[in-house]
Amino acid sequence: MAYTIKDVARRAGVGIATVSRVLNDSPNVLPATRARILAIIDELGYRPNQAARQLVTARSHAIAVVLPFLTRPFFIEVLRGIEAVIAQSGYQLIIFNVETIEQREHYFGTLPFLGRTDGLIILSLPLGSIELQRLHDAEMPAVFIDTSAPGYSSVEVDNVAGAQLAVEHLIQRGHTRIAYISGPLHPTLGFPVNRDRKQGYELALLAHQLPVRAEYIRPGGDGRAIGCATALELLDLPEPPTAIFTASDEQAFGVIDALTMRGLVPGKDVAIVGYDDLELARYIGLTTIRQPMEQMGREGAERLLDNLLNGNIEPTIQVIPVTLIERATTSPAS
Amino acid sequence: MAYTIKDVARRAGVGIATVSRVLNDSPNVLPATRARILAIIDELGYRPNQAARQLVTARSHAIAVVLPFLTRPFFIEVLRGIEAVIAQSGYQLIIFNVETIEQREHYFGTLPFLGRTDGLIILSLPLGSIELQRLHDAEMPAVFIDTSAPGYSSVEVDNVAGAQLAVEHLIQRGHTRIAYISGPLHPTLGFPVNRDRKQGYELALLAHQLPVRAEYIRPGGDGRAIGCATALELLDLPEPPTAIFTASDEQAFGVIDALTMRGLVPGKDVAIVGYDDLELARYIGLTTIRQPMEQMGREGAERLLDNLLNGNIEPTIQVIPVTLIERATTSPAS
DNA sequence: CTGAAAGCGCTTACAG
DNA sequence: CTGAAAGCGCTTACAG
Repeated sequence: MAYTIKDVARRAGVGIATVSRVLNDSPNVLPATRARILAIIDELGYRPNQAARQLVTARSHAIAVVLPFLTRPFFIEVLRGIEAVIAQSGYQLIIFNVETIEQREHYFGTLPFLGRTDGLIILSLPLGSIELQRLHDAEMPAVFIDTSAPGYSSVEVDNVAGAQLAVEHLIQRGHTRIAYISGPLHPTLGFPVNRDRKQGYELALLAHQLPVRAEYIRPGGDGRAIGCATALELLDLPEPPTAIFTASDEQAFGVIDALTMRGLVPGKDVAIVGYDDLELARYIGLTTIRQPMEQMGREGAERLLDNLLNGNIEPTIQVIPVTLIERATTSPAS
Repeated sequence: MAYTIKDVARRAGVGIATVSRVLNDSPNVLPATRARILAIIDELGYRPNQAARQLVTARSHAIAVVLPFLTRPFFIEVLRGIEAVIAQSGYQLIIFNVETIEQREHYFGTLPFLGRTDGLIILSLPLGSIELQRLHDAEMPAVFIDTSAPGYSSVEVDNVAGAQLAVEHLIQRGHTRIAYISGPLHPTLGFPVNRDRKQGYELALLAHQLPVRAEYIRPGGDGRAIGCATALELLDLPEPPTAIFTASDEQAFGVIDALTMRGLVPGKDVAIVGYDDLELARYIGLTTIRQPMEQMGREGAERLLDNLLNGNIEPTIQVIPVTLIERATTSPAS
């Protein structure tokens, strides 16, 4: 049986209120009293019961993060940024991983973090208006990362501009037949970024009077294998593209696999631009759009803490710039 | 202001005890009463205060997992297995990421999960005897994955046997000059698996009357870049090895980088065996020892739930077998 | 089957 | 600077 505040008070010969004051760093305690109480706390190894504290303060000192596909590098990198900031703040981080539509519905339908966490970070997942209303009614501070919602702070990158950057780069390399392999566009588990990137792709083409060809736009799925399969389809087209822009590095790796299978050389026969700048992209020599993933996580977590700690509830929309990283898959020489 | 059990009781014209019984699925409630109360709970959107529940039941329905290096694929894969099982059980998962020795000391020194979680999963990190005693005194159910501790259940793979498997395979391919690139052997942040794998490496050599050469054993660090640098050192030896066994796939990828830099062909000029079987290993054609990472996470989580839900406190030591996956980096033809 | 009451372990005015 | 008391919102014997 663990010790309670009463045990400490009794041994120190004081009331529990005084022990509580010491616990909470209240200044109104005589140094001598404080020292005596601290000594007893230490001797007993006393720890305040968190549930009791939570009950009376109505604070859990925990933050929930809802994120999809825990194992995908992009989400993990963002999570790492979140974790670093949250851990340092003394808050604890509860994770809710979404891998299926059912889980998604469950989490946003029942809001299981309500009453267990002080705040919420939602990563990449878009909320429907009913879900958003429910979240709003629950009065839980929340921040969105890599997605956004009216009335809430968000941290995003400019995906339209990122895609434009990628496609402009290919156009400058002389390409006119440029394909786009998108991520999944599922209405609830699909991520809004894919729509924005498609828009950027189209805008760049239009800006250079290049046609937007339906057969060059492929709504693939996430992952390397699907990127490979989709690229093979594109290569089998009567008039195959000479450049492929993908919505993720993982898909781009798959495109490279496909080229290799066909005996084609990436960057020479077909140019490729990815999106994310995963660690592997550097090794493989993939030209890509770099998103500051860990930074996105950090900024989002800081926004939430700013709300929780400083009462700063004004929603802010932060857009972090992306950068084009040129590598071998769009090498000009070849 | 959120509703409380009193609000529900008042509107239903019952006592709060009856509402509590409905909340906790107690059978001793008249169906009609139950229906009326449920209707009001639904109408109000009432949710029981978790802190109050925790206080009186002394259960948090949360589990903490302490893991190192949140972004490394091995730990993420195990975490995913843990998360899947925990989420399904209705428990919440709190993560403590350890990236520095200071964080490690902090977590195992102050045990911040005490009183906030019902159980603990420790991944890959070895505990010192003082830390272990402290954990034991705290009476917190715990399970160790990819590491172990006396008095606690653990889920591990047989790392000695795994390394033997790898080295035997190289010996059968005719190699006699076989190097081993280990993971870091830091006493607290180093992982015990590296020691076991080194032992397996040595046992396999000895079993075939091959010498254990000190210059062939390299205590590298984790990660691809270090694997590459270490491999370059080995290749520069007066009598370089013809085969390299690494303690992780990531290091093996670095070895491949090194060979490529020297114009050598993996599997032809120098054979390589990794450890982990990451997704990328298949694409790169790396022969490796497969560890069932997600399964390890699942089994560990199930062990903990078995303790929490069924009161099964008998420590069990589970050793999951590993398998050799043959690929191009030890291809016999070349 | 149901309710009044005690109690979980804290924090926080209130009084001194 | 300190203590007694109220109260946070539940669960759980106890009595009926």
